[in-house]
Order: sequence, then C-alpha cells, then structure tokens
Amino acid sequence: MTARGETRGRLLRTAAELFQRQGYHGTGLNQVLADSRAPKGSLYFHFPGGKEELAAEAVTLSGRELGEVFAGLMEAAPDARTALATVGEHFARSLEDSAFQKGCPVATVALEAAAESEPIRAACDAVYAAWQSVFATALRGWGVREERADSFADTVLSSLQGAVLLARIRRDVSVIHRTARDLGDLIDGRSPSPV
Amino acid sequence: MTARGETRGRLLRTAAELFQRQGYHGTGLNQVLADSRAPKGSLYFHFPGGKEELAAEAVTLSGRELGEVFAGLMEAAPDARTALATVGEHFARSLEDSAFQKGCPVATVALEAAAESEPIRAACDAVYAAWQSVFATALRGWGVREERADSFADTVLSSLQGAVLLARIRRDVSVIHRTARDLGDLIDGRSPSPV
DNA sequence: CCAAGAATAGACCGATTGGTCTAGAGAGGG
DNA sequence: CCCTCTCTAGACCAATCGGTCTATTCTTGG
Repeated sequence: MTARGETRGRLLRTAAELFQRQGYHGTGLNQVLADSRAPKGSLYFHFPGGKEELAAEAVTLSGRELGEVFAGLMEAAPDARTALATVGEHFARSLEDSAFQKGCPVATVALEAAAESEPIRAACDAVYAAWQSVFATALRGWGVREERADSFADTVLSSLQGAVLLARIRRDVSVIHRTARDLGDLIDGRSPSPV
Repeated sequence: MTARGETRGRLLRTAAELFQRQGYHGTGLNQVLADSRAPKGSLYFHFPGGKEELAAEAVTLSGRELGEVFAGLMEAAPDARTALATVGEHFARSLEDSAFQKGCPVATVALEAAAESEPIRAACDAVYAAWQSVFATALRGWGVREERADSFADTVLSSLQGAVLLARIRRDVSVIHRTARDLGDLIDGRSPSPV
C-alpha cells in the first residue's frame, strides 16, 4: 500500500506549503493532517518533537530545494546582472502564480518563531547561510574580489528578502525587478543605469 | 480616575509591542489584556473589529512613530551614506537591546496576516509607502536625480528590511551595517569601498 | 506461518483561542 | 438631583489548539 516513509514525506510537503503561505502560528496541525490525509498518530510517530520539529524540517526542506534552484540559475547566467534578474524573476513568478501568498518559504516562519524556538531559528539560519554561500561562490566566479564576495552575497540576500517581502505586501512585483537591477549596478561598480 | 481614551491607548501600545515581538497569531488577546490591565469589554468597545482592527491600528501607530524617527535622522544627516548608517544603527540597537526580539514592527505581522486580512495588509502597505516617501525626499535633497529617487528609496527600504530580518535570525547585526554601507556605495555611484 | 516491529488510525485531553453578552460603575449635562 | 451615555468588568461560549494514548493494521525477517 503506502511505501515506507511516504506519509512522512507527504506531511513535510504539506507543512512546508502551509507554513510558507500562512506562517507557523497561523497553521494548525489539524489542517496539516487533513491536507496530508494522515492521522495524528503518524505525525507524532515521524516527528516526536511535534510541531516544532515538523516546522524545522519543513523549512530545511524548502530551503534546500530553493537553494538548488538558485545554484542552477547562477550557473546558467553569464554575469551577475543577469543572474540577479533571473532570481528576481523566480520570486516574482512564485508570488504572482500564488496570488501573492507564496513569497519566501523561510522568512515568515523565521520572524515568527526565531525568538521562541531555537531549533526553528537554527534551521532558518542554516538555510540562509547556504543561500549566502551559493551567491558568494557565484560572485567570485564573476570576478568579484575574493574578500568582498561574502559581504556582497549578504547584501544580495538581504535586498532580495526585503524586496520579496515588500512585493508581497504591495501585491506588485516591480520592486523585485528594480532591486535586482540596482544590485547589478552595485556589483558592476558603475553608476546606476539611467531609467 | 482613568482619563478618556487612556485605556484605548494602553491597549494599542501593548498590542504594538507584543505583535512586534511575537507576531500576529503568536499573540493572544488575553495576553494583550493582561499586560494592559484592561478587561475584555474595553477591548471590544474601543476596537469593535476585534483583533484584526487592533492589529491594523497597532501597526499604523508603530509605523508612524518609526517613520518620524527616520525623518529626523534623515534631516540630521549630511549625506546619504551617513543617513543610512544611522538608520542601520537604529535598527541594530533595537535588536540588541531586546535580545533580538524587536526587529521591524511591521514585517512579521505583514508576512503573517497580509494574505488573510485586507485591513492589516492595507495598514502595512501604508506604513511602507510612508517610509519610502521619507527616504525618497531625503535622497532628492542629497542630489539624487529626480526620476531615480523613488526607485532608490524602494531599494533602500528593501535592503534594510531584509538586513534586519537576517540580523534577527542570525543574532548578529553586522549584516545591517554592511548592507547600509553597500547602499551608500550604490547611491554615491562609486565602486564599492575597499574593506 | 508467525512473531515482532513499523506505522496507521483516531478518540480523547486540558488549555487556550477570539468573541459575545449582561451588568454596573462613573462622569457630565440638564 | 438624576438621567444618559461612555466605558469598565468579567463570566461565559463554542471552536480550536497542540499533544497523549491505546488499539489496530500492515510489513517483514526468521
């Protein structure tokens, strides 16, 4: 019937999706259970730590997947400007395709739960660290000075996170594209491109 | 005894503080009531719309106050670089003074509730629009080309929001300072300053 | 073929949630 | 003085919360 570990995976997927849309406290376990078509016993069998453990793993999962998307986009892009535009486009499409419900899969849970749950905070921290590393590696490949790559990658990560947040609230993705372009200007070290 | 409207104001203050620290769904009305030393009847008398109306007004309040702080800092700073450093310093101190519990008073509630409550979304939207306007005005005063000021102000707002988010998760404010410096570089239109 | 462990299934729990409702205290104008 | 309106006070409600527990159904190795 159900393959080993399938229920566990389905719970994780459902949880990741719901946490991304509704946040940590805004998502009830009963909803996760119903959407996963799993009984409560299975949840606490696979995640003895309860909601907290489920959230930490869900964030880790979506973070790893999105990180792999980033890495792929970085590899395919010829330069920083193009890469940032592509990443911005990815977030913009995710927002628009979900009626502005799905922004960053980490940010909401991070802000909500980081103060009260160390495991969740650590999971979010690890995801952001991995993303930053992807950006830093790519920037080095495009000739950014070694000692500046990490710092720049942080700025890229910050700006994108903020832009996705703003876009979600405004229900308008244009801020993402403009921010991505400004980041390109910054990394190229040239004066901002005229509009 | 209690002056007119005093209870209402106390409820708003308490709510703003708790929502900033714990988010919308993470904060129960009973806690707001207890911290405000107000009975439930008063809450629903002053805020017939319940929790939703309370949150919208609380976000508006803290947003306006922080916006005034921004305006003051902009006015006092001689140039964009200095101003951004000062704003970053303000957020950094808020985080450190609160054991990384108090980041942006809007972002958490915005991400949590924007999708499910239009009044709250609109309130957050208005706060961000006001902040953006403060930055844009200041940038124009520092010689940024008129048609670029609004767009730059958006990038500044995005980057700061993201940096404060990252700093809170990492429990390390350095990303705020570095992002503020990079923003200064961008606006000055010069190559990034060597480390 | 059967015993043992893995996993499912859901009833059940106390606590808490946001919200409603009735009663009465307090103050100000007539 | 007293009536009226504002506001306080908190009991009460159904619904939902995250979590525990026991019973049962699979699956698999011996």
